[in-house]
Amino acid sequence: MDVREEPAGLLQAPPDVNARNCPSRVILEHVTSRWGVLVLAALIDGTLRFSELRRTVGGVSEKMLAQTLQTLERDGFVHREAHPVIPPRVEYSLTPLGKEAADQVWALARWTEDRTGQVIAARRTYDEARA
Amino acid sequence: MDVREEPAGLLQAPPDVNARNCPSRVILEHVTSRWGVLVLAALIDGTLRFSELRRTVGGVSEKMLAQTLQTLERDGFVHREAHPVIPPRVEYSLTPLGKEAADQVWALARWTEDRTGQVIAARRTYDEARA
DNA sequence: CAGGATCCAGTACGATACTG
DNA sequence: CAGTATCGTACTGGATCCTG
Repeated sequence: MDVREEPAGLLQAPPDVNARNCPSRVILEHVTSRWGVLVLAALIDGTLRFSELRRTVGGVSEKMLAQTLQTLERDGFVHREAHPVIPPRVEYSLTPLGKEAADQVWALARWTEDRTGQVIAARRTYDEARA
Repeated sequence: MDVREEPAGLLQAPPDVNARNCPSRVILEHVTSRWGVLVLAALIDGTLRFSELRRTVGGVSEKMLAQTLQTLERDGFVHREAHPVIPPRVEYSLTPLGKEAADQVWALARWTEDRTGQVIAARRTYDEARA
C-alpha cells in the first residue's frame, strides 16, 4: 500500500509505447524542459521582449527560444502580446498559471545552485571509488 | 536592475558554445530530465529494487533506467546498495540530498497533474484562435 | 525586430541480445 | 535479477539564410 496519494497517470504509465501521450507527463516535460525552465525563470521579474529574453537566457538559439515560447504560450503559461508597429515589438509575460509554475521551477533552480558544491563533491567521491 | 538576486550562472550563460558546461545547469537537467523526475518521485516512498523501479516508473526501458540511476547516484541523489547474493539484489534509495530534490520535483509533478485540465483548455483556446 | 524555413550533427532513446 | 553491449532510429537543437 502506498501512503502517498498516487497521481494515477504520472508514475504508472499507460501500457502503450512510450507513455508520451500521458497528458500530465507531457506538460511536466514542457515545464521542466531545458529551455522551458530558464524561460519561465527569466519572466518572473516581468515582461520581456524576444531579444531581451534571448540575452537573458544565455545560450539559447532563436529557434529554440521561439519554439519554447510557443509551447509555453499554447499551454497557457506565457502571454504573448504583439504590437503592430514597425519595427515589430512583441512582449512576453507570465500568466497567473505560468507564475505558479515559474515560482516552483525557480525554487528548484535556486536549490540546485545552492547544492552545486555538494554535488561536485559527491561526483568526485563516486569517480574515485572506481578508479 | 534586477530586484531578484541573480543566480549568476544559471540564466546568464557562459559565452561558450551551448552553456552545457555550466555546472548548475547540468545538475538541474539531471534532476528535471524525463526519467530523472519520475525515478526521484518513485523513491520518495522508500527503497526499491531495480525491477520494482522498472514497474513503478511505467514505460522506462532497462537502458534508460540504468543510465538515469547511475547519473543520480553519481550526483549524490540516490544511494545504491548491492547485496552479494544469488540472484543479485540491488536496492535503491534516496540520500538526504536526493530527498530534498525529490520533494521539490514531486511538488511540481503534483501541481502539474492538478492543472492538467486548465492546460488542456488553454490549448484548445489557442488552437481555435488560429484555425 | 521577430520569427519562419531549411539543413545537418549529435544524442537521446528503445529493442534486442547477451552476461555474471 | 540486474545489468551491459550493440545497433538503429527519431528527435533535439544549433547554424544559417530568409522575410514582413
